[in-house]
Formats: sequence, C-alpha cells, structure tokens
Amino acid sequence: MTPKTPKPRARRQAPEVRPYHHGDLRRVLIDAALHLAAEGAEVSVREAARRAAVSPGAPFRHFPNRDALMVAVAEEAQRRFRAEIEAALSQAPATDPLGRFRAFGLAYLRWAMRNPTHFEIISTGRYFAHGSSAALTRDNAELIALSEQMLAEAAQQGLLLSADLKRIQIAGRALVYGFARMNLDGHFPRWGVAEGEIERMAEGVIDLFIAGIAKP
Amino acid sequence: MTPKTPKPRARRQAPEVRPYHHGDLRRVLIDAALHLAAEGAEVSVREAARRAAVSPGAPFRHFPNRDALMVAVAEEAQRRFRAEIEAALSQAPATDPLGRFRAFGLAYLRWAMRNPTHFEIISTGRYFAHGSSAALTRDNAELIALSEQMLAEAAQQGLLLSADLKRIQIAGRALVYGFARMNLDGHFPRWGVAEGEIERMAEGVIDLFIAGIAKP
DNA sequence: TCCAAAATGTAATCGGCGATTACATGCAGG
DNA sequence: CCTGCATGTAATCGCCGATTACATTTTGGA
Repeated sequence: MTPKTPKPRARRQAPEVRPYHHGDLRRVLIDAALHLAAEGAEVSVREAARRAAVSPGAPFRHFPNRDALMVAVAEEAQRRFRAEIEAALSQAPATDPLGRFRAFGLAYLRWAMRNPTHFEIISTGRYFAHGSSAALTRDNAELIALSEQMLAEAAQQGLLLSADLKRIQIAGRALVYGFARMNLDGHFPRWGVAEGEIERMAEGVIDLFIAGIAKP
Repeated sequence: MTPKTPKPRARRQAPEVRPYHHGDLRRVLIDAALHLAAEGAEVSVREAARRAAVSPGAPFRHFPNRDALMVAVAEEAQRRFRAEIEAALSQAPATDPLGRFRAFGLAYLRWAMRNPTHFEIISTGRYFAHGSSAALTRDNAELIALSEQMLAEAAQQGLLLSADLKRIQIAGRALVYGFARMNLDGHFPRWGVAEGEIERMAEGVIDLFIAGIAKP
C-alpha cells in the first residue's frame, strides 16, 4: 500500500529480513508451531506448513531443519515467559528481596502451569543445550541472574540462614523446575479439577522453601 | 532337548508366558530398547528389531504398538530404580527417619544422574499417565508411600518444624525430581567434568532442604 | 502318535515424517 | 528492462510405526 519506503541501509546484512511471496512465512510457521504445541499436538514441520497453506518443502527455505524451527519457537516462548515474570516482579516492592523471590517463583509456576507444553519446549534442553540460540541463552541467563540478585540482597540484609547462595539458588531452581515438570509430565493426577488447586499447592511449596532458608 | 516337562498348571491363564521361536523375543526387545536409550539413541521399534536380528514386524507380535514396548521398558527401569533405592535404605538406620529421608534422596539422585535416559523414560508421563501399567503405578506408589512414612515418623518424633506433611512431601519430591530433570535436560552445563561434582551438589541441595524442614 | 490350532516370525505394503533436489515464479535493483 | 536472487513447488528418498497375508514352529488334546 505504501508507495515507496526509503531504505536507509543495506538489506543484505541481516540474515532474517522478510520473505517475499507469502508475506512472512517464517513468522507464520512459528505461530503455527506454537499453536500446535498449545493444542497438545506433535509439532511437525509438515503440519505447520499445512496450516500456513504452503508446500511441505517451503519451511526449509527459512529453517535448515526441524530443530531450527523449534529453537525459534523456544525463543518466542522463552520471551513470553520472561516477560510475564518481569511484569510480576515490577509490582513487587524492591525493598523486600524474599518477597520478590516469592513473587518470582509464583509467576514462574503460574506461567508453567498455564503453558505446560510451551514450558516443555523451553526446558527440554535439546533446543538450547548446544548453544543453538543466543537469545535463548541470554533470556535464561537473565532470569538466573535475577534470582541470584534477589538472594544476594536478602543475604546482605541478614535474612538468610545459610551463606551458601549458590546452593540456595540451585535448590530453589530445582524446586520450581521440578514442580513445573511434574505438572506437565502428569505427576499430579486429579487434584486440580478446579485448576486452582495445583497453583495453591505451588504457592505452598514456595512458601515452605522460603521459610526453610529464611531466619525465623 | 528335554523330552517332556510336566506342566503343573494351565498355561493359558497368564497372558505373557514365553515366546516360542526366538527364545524370548519380548525380553530381548526390552533389553535392546534399554541399551538404545542408555546409548542416548532414539528408541525405535525397528532398531530394536534389528538388534534382535528379527524382521521389522516381529515386535508387534509382542507389543501392540511402540508405546507398549516403552511401557515395558519403563517397568524394567522403574524396577531397577526402586531396587537401588530400597537397597540404599536397607543400610540406613531405622531409628533416624530424617537420615533415611536423606539416604532416600541421595539414592534417588545418584541413580537419576547415572541413568538419565532411563530416568527420563520413567518420568515422562506418557508411559504411565493413562494407567497403562499396574506395575509402574505400584512401584511408583511404593516409593511415594516410603517417603511419606519417613516423614510421618520424623513428625512423630517431633523433628519437623511444620505439621503439613503433604506439603513437605510434595516439595521434597519436586526438589529431587527437578534436580534430576535439570541434569538430563542439560541445565548443568560444565560443572561436572569430574562427574562427581554434580552428585556433590545434589547432596548439598538435599541437606539444605532437610535443614529447612527440621527443627534446629 | 499325530494333527489341527494357536503362537510366532517374515515379506510386502501403507501413510506420515524430515530432508534434498530440480525446477518454477516473482520481486529488486543496476 | 532484464538479470539474479529469494522464495515456493513437485517429486523423491529413507526411516519410522503399523497392518495384512502368508509361512513356520510349537503345543496340547483326540
């Protein structure tokens, strides 16, 4: 519609600009894959292509293989995950590091409970383990640094029983990660027909952990 | 070779007796699948058949589909897992419930660290979630009951801070489950070239948890 | 003892998937 | 305008799970 866009710089520099024929097939494929995952279906390149109304070979113009598509999907999911956690933290008072830690864990688990298949794609190592994606690595490191920072502040204010912050951080991470994975792996059979039941249990578990590391 | 084996009872009762031609193809297929998993390879029915030197269709005489094979594999892995934990517990003094709890967690994580792909098959819900296997359900319930029992004894001896045993049990489960999954999902990048590093961290995390729930 | 039936294995085949190749199309800029 | 590259298609390959028709071996009872 716009007659001419004056492009201020070379267009061959960035490797992922926009496709020509389809509009933005890359984006559409990622969205299709996200929806497939959200529906609990297997994410296949062919099905994503089908949803994009495109031939089975077309996706391979944008992704060298299936894993590359999944990495892009993981990047998007991780971005949403991080955004939701940071939004929750932005409403927690900066002066209460353990309260922030609690809000962090709560937001983490809430998102993981409500987006289990997306959480699985983020967490299942296959797509980030080999340094596949700088964005993925960065977002993840950011979250870890955030939690370390909160613990450091708590320690500085003399709120913690132990001085081994690394150990506390790993334990806390394992706790929320384990709870999230237990949920998506089907280890919570029928408690939560009410759907809120599991989230209340998540809250209780986080509180138990914080009570365990905090000075009385 | 043996001329006649006097069979003392009807043979049509049990649905899984022994195969005829191959010796025990069912068993061989399960073992092949266990080895495939241990090698980090994808477990495919065809590859298991190849290793058993049998045609690609043969496995389907013993398993209605791939999932059924994986359930059998999960049963065997779960059996080993449980056996190792119970062996470790048999050496822990019965009078010290929290010490037993610690030994339990340690044995759990040791096995999960050393058999990550088998742990994954056990834990990944797909093979037990739909009540596929009574043995799997039973072994798992047994382990859960064991941990609940230890916590109940600890509470009875007045060793615990909180009386909410259910919450403690879920948190402890989530902690070890999360640590084990973080390991197999690739969330422990390069700490443990020495291999024992991660196990020492596992020990520290368990001790931190127990310190958090125990009266000082 | 022998034979019919059940149990087990094979060969051939189907559809779905990831991936590659040769070819077609359309947009961009010199 | 027209050449070249980015994008999409069609056809194909090999692997996988699964089914079917057929072959073979074991079993248990007549």
